[in-house]
Amino acid sequence: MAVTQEDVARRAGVARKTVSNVISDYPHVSDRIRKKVLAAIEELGYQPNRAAQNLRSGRSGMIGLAVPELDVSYFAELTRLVVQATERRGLTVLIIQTFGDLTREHASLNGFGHQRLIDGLICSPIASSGEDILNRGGGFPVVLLGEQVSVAPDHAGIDHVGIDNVAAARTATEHLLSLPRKRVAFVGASRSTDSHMADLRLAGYRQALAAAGVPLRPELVFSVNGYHRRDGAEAGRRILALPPEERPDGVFCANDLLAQGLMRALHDTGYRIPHDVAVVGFDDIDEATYSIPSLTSVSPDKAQIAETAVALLLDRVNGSDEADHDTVTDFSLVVRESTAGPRR
Amino acid sequence: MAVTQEDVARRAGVARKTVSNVISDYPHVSDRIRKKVLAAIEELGYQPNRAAQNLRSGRSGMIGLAVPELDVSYFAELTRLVVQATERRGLTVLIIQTFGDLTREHASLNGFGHQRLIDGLICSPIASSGEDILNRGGGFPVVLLGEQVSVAPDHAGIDHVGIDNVAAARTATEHLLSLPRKRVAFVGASRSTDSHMADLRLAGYRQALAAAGVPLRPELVFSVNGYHRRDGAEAGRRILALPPEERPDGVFCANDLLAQGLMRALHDTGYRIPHDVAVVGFDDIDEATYSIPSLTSVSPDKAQIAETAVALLLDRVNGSDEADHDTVTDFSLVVRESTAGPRR
DNA sequence: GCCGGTGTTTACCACGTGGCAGAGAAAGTT
DNA sequence: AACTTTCTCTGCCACGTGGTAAACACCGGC
Repeated sequence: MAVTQEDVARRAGVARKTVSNVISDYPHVSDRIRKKVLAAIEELGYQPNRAAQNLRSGRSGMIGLAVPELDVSYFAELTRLVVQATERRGLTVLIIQTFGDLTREHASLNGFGHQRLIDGLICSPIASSGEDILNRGGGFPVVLLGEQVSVAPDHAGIDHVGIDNVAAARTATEHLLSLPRKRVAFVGASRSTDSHMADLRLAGYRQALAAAGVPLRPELVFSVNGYHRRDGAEAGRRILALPPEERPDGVFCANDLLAQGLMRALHDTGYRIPHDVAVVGFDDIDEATYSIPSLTSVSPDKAQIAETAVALLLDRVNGSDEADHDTVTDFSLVVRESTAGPRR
Repeated sequence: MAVTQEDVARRAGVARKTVSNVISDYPHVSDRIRKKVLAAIEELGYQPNRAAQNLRSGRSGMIGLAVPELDVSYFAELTRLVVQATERRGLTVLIIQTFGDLTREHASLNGFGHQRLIDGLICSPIASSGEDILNRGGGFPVVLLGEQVSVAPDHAGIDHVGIDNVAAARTATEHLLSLPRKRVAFVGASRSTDSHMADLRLAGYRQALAAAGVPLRPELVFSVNGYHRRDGAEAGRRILALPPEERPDGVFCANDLLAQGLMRALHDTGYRIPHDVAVVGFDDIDEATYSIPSLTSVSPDKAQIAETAVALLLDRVNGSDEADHDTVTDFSLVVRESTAGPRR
């Protein structure tokens, strides 16, 4: 069934190893032999056995990409970019969804209980702590995406790529305050698992309030169970349960999906956006451009994140760079309809 | 560095093969030895080498899932379900994005130029023809998702899972006609690549018109370059370029993203949905529930599709089922705001 | 005490490939 | 002409595992 180098060698009338040499572009092979071997490969339709290559070489040619969920558009968009950056370098990406589950994150950090499945991992951690990541057992390099996880001072061989979440959240909140809006809420504090991402964005929100001399009102910080549209809608309903005079006139959401769900819930009760409530999201997913109203959002440079992460990881995989990198990527605030103009 | 069965065996004072037996739950192993071996595994942190297992067993434990693009929400949602269904059976999914590119689809059908990378493939083809799929060289079973690709009569060892696209499109169009709407357009005919999916949905649209005795107006069939929001928005602008009396009062879009882009473009010019134009989408992605207005959509039973596809594929991988299956899964029409009520 | 049976452990081999170094031939040097 | 160097090609080995079957130990029965 399967054609091996042995079969090709027989067909071409050479040694099996010569076939291997042709394939791996070993320089000292005569043109005559090379042609014969290539012809035999063509005729027989030989394809290398990845498992054997992998076993022999110790490389799988795959890197892992662990993201929480692909149906969170931000990660889908980022995944696409990471895959493209990796393929450009001739490798394959094994995409793993962790669903924010600690067990699954550990599994990915430990190589899924298998050696040599992946040569390296790009991981966007949710539940894992710094220690979890340091204690990884996979034996392969790791690049962390997104929020900076506090690991040991020397990072211990782990790279990081992501934007400055605190600064970005501060920028978003300052934008709401400048419209001006008086009662600016934060939606997306973490309720169940402790999400470092949420902590950082909440910190930026607080910094902006403090800088503007606005007292933090705990009743305007809304926790969520997750970061999907339904969780945003649920937060919206909690906002509407407040007495009218206590409701916010501006909301900064920890991600765009929350914002979309929130806008939908507010819309159901006749609230106008941005007229009654201005909304800012985070991630700048494609939907933010096209939703009604379109959504003002913090836009991380996803292409830069993907490209940097892949480059750093492969440098480590190839052993060409041992230093620890902590790359801070760019972001911008894209202003759209959801924050256009002052209140009333 | 890497701990092998050999190391475990030395530690436990047994033969290497005994370690292998313990791991593969060979029944005739004494408790005393089993405990010793398991203890040694624990102490040394042994992890099986996947490449070696793969090489020896001829199984990779991975199946491929080839979808056009993960940032098309329908595929992201479907991917999640396929991954969950596969993991429940103890296997891993290698997710591949083909971007509707023929070369990439061929690569996936042929196992990416490598043997034994995947044990089977679930493929959602866009560009591939029936022959392309029949001439696959991967040597592993394939399950096709989505539109029925016309392959040879006996299917030649290929399963298919998907809804009846024609019937679903007819249902959607009939819904628009029943509101009633007089000028019902179709958005999503394929412009560049020939998309079988688009052909089928267009066919359903035509059937519904014919059944209602409504003549097909070619100027109400809009082609697109792709199936993203931007393509829907572009179609919307072409609709707005028509003289007002020629514009449709109902639009059936080939997928939800087109519908979202279309609604956005119409909204920009002050069109009210469903007041002026009723819109129906296809896929029932999460966004359809939360958008403003929420979107009436054909809802394929994605969980059923994923579950069936994985079950069929693994039956073939395990050799337990050789018959060709063509499973037609359920769909429903979920009516929401975008088609609520008659015109004007 | 020998024997078949059952339970437990082990030795050997093969999966397909790449690294290494050696064999043989051709070319260049003294 | 003999010797070195360079170029081609080849054979051997190991990667870590699971399948097959042989070896060994123990047990009960005649």
